Amino acid sequence: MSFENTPYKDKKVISIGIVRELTGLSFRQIRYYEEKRLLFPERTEKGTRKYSFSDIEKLVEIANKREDGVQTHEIRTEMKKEKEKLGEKSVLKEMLRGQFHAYFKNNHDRTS
Amino acid sequence: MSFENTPYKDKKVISIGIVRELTGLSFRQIRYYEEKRLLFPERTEKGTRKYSFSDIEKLVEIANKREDGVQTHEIRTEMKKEKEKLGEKSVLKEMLRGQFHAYFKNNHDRTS
DNA sequence: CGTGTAAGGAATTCTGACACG
DNA sequence: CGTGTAAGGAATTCTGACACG
Repeated sequence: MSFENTPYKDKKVISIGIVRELTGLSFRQIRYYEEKRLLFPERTEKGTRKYSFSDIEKLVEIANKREDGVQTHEIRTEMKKEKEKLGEKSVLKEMLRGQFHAYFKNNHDRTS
Repeated sequence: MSFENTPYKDKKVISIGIVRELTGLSFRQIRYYEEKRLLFPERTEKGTRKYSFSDIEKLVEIANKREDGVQTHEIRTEMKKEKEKLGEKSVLKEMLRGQFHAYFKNNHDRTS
């Protein structure tokens, strides 16, 4: 019945007021972290910000680090590294998938 | 790293403007279907409606049925039946789970 | 029955700036 | 650096009603 393969978690559909409620942060903080490029909400045609659930999770993480005294710039650097690691993981996954495919292909060829 | 077991699909966080964009329906239609109790958005303290991704999927289904000339009341009846079926399914699942538990419990008792 | 629309008001969001530290 | 706040304006949403059919 579903017709779209949408990862709801990443769809940018939440306005800043709801984000404020969900994260407990102030409008000022939420916008400031965007200014410092820690997250990238989208905009409607008229310019109001739209966030995803992922953005909300990220904001909570940011808030935690800020409580530990970590500066926004450091947080940004950390997050970049995280992304790289995720990239590596994807590569590994792809390689493993290739291995499996090869394995099953061979197995099939031999046994049938 | 995740700390909440939230089914994003059912979280009511989307304002009516975004719903309008995502479904292609008019504000009037979206509110009317609520009036006819086909869906149940939540409200912020100040009264603005909040929808979930599930609501959006439901609205698309409603739109399709309306195009086929189905009246809102019939749609409502159909949806109730759907819910009942889902309820039955859950019951069956629970029963099956019980069966498995019993099976493994017995198996364990005998073999250890 | 289902939907459009104009009406008036209330709530939301935006930006740029000043403040403090 | 990170955050609060007052300011003015623009965009959003709400409700109840009249209209058409």
